Amino acid sequence: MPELPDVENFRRYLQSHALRRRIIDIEVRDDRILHRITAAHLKRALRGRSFERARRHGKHLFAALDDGNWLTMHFGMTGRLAFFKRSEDDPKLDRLRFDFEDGSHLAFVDQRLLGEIGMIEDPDTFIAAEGLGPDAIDPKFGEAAFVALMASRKGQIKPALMDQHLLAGIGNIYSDEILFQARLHPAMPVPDASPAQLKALYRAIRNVLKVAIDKGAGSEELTERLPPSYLLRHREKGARCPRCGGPIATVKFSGRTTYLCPRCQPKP
DNA sequence: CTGGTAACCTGGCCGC
DNA sequence: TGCGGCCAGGTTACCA
Repeated sequence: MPELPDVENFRRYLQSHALRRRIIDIEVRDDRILHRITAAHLKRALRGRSFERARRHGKHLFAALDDGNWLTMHFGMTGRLAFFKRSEDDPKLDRLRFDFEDGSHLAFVDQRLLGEIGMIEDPDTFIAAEGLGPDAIDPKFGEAAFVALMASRKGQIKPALMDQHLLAGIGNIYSDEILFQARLHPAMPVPDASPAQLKALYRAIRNVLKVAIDKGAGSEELTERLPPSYLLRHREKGARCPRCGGPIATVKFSGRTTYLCPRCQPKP
């Protein structure tokens, strides 16, 4: 689930539920979720602290503590946050839980354990060290910057969109939606895209990600809230294209299932 | 540089 | 009811 829109909504969720509550304990229920930190170190760093604000870059979420350090979260394929007050509401696949002084809790839920939690001193340093590209909806990342970024790319368009080192935040699901909206075939070589197609692609990136955030990405109800014109609502076997009514095709693309409309997104 | 593949993991779902 | 097989929204090391 967690691509940029989902993580943005997790950020807002953390921001509205978990700020300025004093952390009294941390329960690490599976330490495979920890990244370059031990449970003991994490507890020492967090006990008595509180979250002050949250920011996001691509698929990474950063929570600032009141001592200036930051918690990093990456959600892998199945991660999410759950805030709750009654212990019986603790989700089944809770892997790590923050317990607040007022009796409420925030859980990091992650079925497949591909998510990661760590501690850093500064998000900008972390982003640079990881070599992440610009955030896909950063207001400062304009159309000209996008065109310049793609000018250096020789390969196919879908792997380019999903390359976090080029552009941060887009994964398998949203790259399909973006390419469908921009009417581009995922295997189109980037250098073959016309200036108009690149403009359309840039607009589709912004628009799709923002609509997904607005409609509640990260929650169960997202799909039904999206416009009927979205491919995401038809991401299943035997579906028809919402534009032309033709059959939706699936292709394996670098090991991942890709959905597309062969009529609306013709092979270049 | 690009892209395919396997590996890391668990669990839900489908079909027999 | 049980069980095998398949699939899943990410990342990365390694190999053509």
